[in-house]
Amino acid sequence: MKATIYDIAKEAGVSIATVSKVLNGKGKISAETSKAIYAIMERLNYQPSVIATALTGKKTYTLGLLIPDISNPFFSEVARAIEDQGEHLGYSVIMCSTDNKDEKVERYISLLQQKQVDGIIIATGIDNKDIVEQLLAKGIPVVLLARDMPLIAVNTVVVDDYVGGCLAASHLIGLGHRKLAVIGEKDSVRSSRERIRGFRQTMEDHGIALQEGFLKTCDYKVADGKKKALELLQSEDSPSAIFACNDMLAVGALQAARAVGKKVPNDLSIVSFDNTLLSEVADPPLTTLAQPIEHMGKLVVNMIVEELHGSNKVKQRTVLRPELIIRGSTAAMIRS
Amino acid sequence: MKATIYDIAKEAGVSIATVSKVLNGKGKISAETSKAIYAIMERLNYQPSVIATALTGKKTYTLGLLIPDISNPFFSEVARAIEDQGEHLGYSVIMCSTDNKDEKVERYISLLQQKQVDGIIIATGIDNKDIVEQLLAKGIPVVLLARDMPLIAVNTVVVDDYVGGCLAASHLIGLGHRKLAVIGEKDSVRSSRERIRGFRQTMEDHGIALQEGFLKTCDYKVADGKKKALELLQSEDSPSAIFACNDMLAVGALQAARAVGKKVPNDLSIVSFDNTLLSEVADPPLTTLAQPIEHMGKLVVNMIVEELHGSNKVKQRTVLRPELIIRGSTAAMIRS
DNA sequence: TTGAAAGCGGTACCAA
DNA sequence: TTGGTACCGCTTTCAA
Repeated sequence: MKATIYDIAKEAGVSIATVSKVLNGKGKISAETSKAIYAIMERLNYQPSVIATALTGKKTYTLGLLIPDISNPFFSEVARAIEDQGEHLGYSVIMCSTDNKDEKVERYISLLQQKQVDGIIIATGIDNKDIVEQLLAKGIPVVLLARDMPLIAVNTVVVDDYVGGCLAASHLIGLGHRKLAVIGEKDSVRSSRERIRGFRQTMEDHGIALQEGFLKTCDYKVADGKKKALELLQSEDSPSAIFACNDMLAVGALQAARAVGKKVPNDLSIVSFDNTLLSEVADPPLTTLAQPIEHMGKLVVNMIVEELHGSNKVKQRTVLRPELIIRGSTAAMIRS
Repeated sequence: MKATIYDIAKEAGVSIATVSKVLNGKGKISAETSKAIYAIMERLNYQPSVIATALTGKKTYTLGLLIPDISNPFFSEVARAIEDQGEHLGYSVIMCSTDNKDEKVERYISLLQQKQVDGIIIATGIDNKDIVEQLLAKGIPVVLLARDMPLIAVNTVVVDDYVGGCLAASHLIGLGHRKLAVIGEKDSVRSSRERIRGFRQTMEDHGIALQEGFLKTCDYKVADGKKKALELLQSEDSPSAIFACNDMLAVGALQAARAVGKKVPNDLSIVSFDNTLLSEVADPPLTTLAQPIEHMGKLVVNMIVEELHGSNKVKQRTVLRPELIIRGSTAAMIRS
């Protein structure tokens, strides 16, 4: 059987209260007692039960992480960053892949509450804002990551999607491209929407209009991107550059280009977003807007832990700047 | 404040014992009482505390998952499969990326025990077998996934790495290749070792010897694979085909081929292992030995849950057969 | 400096 | 069919 605080107390000839105190470094305990107790804990390989501790109203040192899909490279990289910082600060993380379904979100949130997680990191799309508000109302620390609900008073870490879109457009326009197309996620995904907005705005600032039919939206997977890119590339009047709103879509576009015999970047430039493993692995490697994934993970965990500690009462919204990483998928427009 | 069993009892004018019974469907409770209590639980939005329940010796409905790195596509896909089946059966999973370091493994395991997880799935390399044995000795359900420690009585799910290696070799030899090289993980990684053993054995069965210097081992990342592949391809006497022991290494090999101007599959065939997202995304898409990831996840969760229920006392070791998926990275040897 | 005892939110045994 | 109550392992007053 595992040793309990009672075993330690009995062995040391003291009360459990005393043991509890040395365990938490509280109250006044004589050096000898303390030392003796430590020795016994060591010898019995005592490990306090997080469960019992949590029941007395303390923390569980567990965080919930809601993401659309842990097998999506962007989110698995985010998860890793969060796990690392969590581990650093003593927290475990429970992963919850929601497939962006509100129904799964609700199930998971309810589960996390029953397990008394100390906080919840939400990096998944949520249609129903009530869900977040209810959490907040219950006083459960929540941080939004890569999702934005500006109207709600909740700590948030996002990358500046709008600026990312602008940078993508500038880059392509600077290379001489004028016929630009966009493949994004469906309109309900705010990050994608913002990227597109930035992209379009920058185009207009340069006096270029986003052509009718050159804006495609779909789900986030490779196959979706490929399908939409094919539509773009097979029309008689096809774009010379595509901005894909994430790496998976971009890879799909790459495949589409190959399928119709267009060479990237010579016949077609592609700019992507995320800078996951995929963008390095693709051929050619993707020019992409890098999200500072590691930093995001660190920040988001710090935020939630600070909120737990009760320090840092004011809600904040941190916006990180994406950085354009130029690789092989973009090239100057060849004048014909 | 969250409603507790006491609130429900008071509201219903019964004892907490009664409420507990209807909650667990135990004992004899009159239909009316039961109905009334359900109604009140509903109204008060009552959610039993997993923490409190766990403290009374019941389960936490939480599983620990030890993997080398959640951001590695193979493991993130495995994690997703495990999470899904876990959710299906009512279990959450805590992710633990170990980087294959025993020290991190031990820290995480100790943490998981303090949190009283119901079971631990180990899919990470462990040098020290004692770690697993200690767990077993404490009666904590453990299942090994994609790792093998045949001498220890522990439930295990593995893919038949040896056969995978054989299939890879057969495929290449069938295509007419004779100068075969291998890039694997370092020798301490059993799965890689077995794949290589199978590959080599099949070569020998065909009267081909694995040439000196044509076996390279390294870490598991893309850059490692690229480096080793470059060494192979830059020697004056270079192989016509490479068997890379996982998708990341294969992608590295692909990059190396490109770097030295060899076309895959015409100048060089590459067979990979895993069939993660990467193998579809690579250009050309990789011929690879598919691990039945989803099935593995399902199986491993079922096994551990069965062990929890006390059913299925006998330890079993399930070996899954990998399947050769032929894509674009392999082609018949061109006679010169 | 130490200890007794009342919780925390449930479960389960034994009575009623 | 219901209820009283002793736990589960730990924290935290309040006294001693």
